[in-house]
Amino acid sequence: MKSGDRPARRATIKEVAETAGVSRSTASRALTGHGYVAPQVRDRVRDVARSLGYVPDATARHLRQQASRSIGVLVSDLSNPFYAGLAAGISAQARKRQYTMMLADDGGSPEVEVEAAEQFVALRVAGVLVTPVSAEISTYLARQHIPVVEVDRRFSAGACDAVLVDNQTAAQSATRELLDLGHRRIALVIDEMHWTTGRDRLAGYQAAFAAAGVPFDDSMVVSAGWDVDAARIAVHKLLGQPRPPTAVFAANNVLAEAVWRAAAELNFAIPQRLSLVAFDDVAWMSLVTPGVTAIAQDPVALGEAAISQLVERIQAPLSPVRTVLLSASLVSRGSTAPPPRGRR
Amino acid sequence: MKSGDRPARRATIKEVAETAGVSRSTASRALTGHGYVAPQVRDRVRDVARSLGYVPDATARHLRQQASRSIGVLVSDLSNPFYAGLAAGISAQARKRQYTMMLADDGGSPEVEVEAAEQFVALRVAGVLVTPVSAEISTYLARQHIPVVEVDRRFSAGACDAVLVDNQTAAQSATRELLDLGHRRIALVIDEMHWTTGRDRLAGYQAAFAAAGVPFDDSMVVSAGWDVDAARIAVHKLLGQPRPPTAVFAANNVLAEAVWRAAAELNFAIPQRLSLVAFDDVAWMSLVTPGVTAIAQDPVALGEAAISQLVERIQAPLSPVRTVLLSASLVSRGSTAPPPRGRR
DNA sequence: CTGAAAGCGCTTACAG
DNA sequence: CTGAAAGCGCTTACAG
Repeated sequence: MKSGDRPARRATIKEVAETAGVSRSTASRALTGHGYVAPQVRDRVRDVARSLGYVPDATARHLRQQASRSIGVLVSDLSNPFYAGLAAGISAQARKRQYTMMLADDGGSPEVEVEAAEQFVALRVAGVLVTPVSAEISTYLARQHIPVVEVDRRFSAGACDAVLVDNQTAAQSATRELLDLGHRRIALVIDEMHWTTGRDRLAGYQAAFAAAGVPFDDSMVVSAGWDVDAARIAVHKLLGQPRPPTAVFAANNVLAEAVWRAAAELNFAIPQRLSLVAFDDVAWMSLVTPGVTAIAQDPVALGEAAISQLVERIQAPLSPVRTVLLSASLVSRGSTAPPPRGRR
Repeated sequence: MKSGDRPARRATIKEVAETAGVSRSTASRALTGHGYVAPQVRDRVRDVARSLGYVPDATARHLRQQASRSIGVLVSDLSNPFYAGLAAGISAQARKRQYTMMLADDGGSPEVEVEAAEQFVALRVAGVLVTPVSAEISTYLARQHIPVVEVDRRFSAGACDAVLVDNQTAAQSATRELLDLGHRRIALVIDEMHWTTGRDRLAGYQAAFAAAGVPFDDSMVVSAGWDVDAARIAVHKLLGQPRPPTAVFAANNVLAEAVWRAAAELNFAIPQRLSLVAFDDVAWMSLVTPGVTAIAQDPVALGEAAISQLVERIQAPLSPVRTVLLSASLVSRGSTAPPPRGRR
């Protein structure tokens, strides 16, 4: 070994102890700060550790302590700014609380989701945050005694903690905005209606009609799936009808993009010929002209609340199950207007 | 314990072995598939494991084997679609290769970056992927004998692997596009010029002027930092000059957003009064009108190449250092036009 | 083909 | 105040 070379293997506490002339027990106490060590010994051990570039093996520590400082995070699509923002919020808060984040993107697949959860179990994470795409995930993790918090969507109501957005209230206020402008043919473009997000947004939409005493038309609800291009085609069909809607409520940012593109392609000027409100405010909505009126969810705050709930759960496994509901507010821009004359 | 309840603690290989009536050694061999086990014994052990919901502790396994199956990933800003796409690509490829991803967002801070790297070392990851914000990170990891690949930016040329975009060539072609249209007062709005990304994009911009035999004007290069709002103010100043540029080359997606907003605020119609080309194509650029002509980097492919390089490095620690250069192509949309008459 | 033993790198009661 | 010993959950030469 040339001088200046580092040893090929990483220093262990054994080497630190030997170099400092103490036992591993003492070295451990000096390094962790738990238990008694003579001050001079402590300093000596720490100096040696520093000079050897010693970094304690967290996995060995966790194995011994039977407790880990990492959490698993499972989202549906990192390329979607909503999930990316969520991950950003979680990451920042995890760091503040000294947790490490294991992240997996399941691409919306239940199979991949379960696979990733198994990896998290194998790595003995302290807890898991998941935007679930199936009910299995939470029951599986619960059976493995891993604390889990469902985020954004809820599959196992009452069985585990959840941090959600108040989808129904927000959707109702967005729909009311359009009703108040005089729209009657208001389409809801939505991905699906079985998950809590879809179900509650639909419920809010319907509640707004009921509250306004306006009957509503089933054919105005179109289930457009998850793919932008497939959704664009569905919107083409919707706008191509003999009596197309005068307004559209797009239930998420991907669907809003599909509506935006389809409207441009079919020359439906927004807002003159078509009003648009989106659920989930993302960057492009304030860059286009007119800006898109949207419900802002604050994914970063959602992520922070989720971590906070998970940490509480880790610390108090038996405390009552909790659901946290975050409100979302409507950001008005220029994409809505009264319906064109004679078209309401 | 009520019947149907699971034991509070998770099953270990010891319990699997005892229940199956074999030794831990045999149980291990049966479960991992390494070493000889009688077929019937193997099946029995596996059945028991399944029925106990046994999930081997990966941390204990790695401790014993002195090898891990997780990689650390360190990016600058998950809320930026470029880094989010990068993380998405890495995540997908990591899964395919049976690696788990530990992700940290350093928010562009060198201190946080080093902190996160220390956590990765403590968790004994098999390797690290980083979009570096300082030179320390790679040398630190190298000293700890952790394979590292610098992604997107390079700080330690030649000292560790890197997977980069050919910034200079792409920037040159973008600038040439504007020169060919007849622009002479072409501003470069850039974050900084010390990192490889900034330096190479500047070099490409200058090379285009040189190749066209057009002298270029230092005052057209504005260093606008990382913040959208600060950048917007810088662009306000740029466009407010007596002889403002007729075209802007924005060196990343955040700066392009700043230019877009500033142009709207100052009524610089794009492309009639101001042409715009962006480095880094993100979603909003194809949604606005006119669409923004941009250099498409494909962050997902970048992430995939990075993982692939890291895995090779893990498998062959001593093979020669490699730099992978990905090309990026210009996507023409509607944001460029010849300069206004008499304004070139 | 199987099992006893050692050991990965830690921490922590416990004895002195 | 310190150190020897045990043990977290695994895997793997090695002896039989």
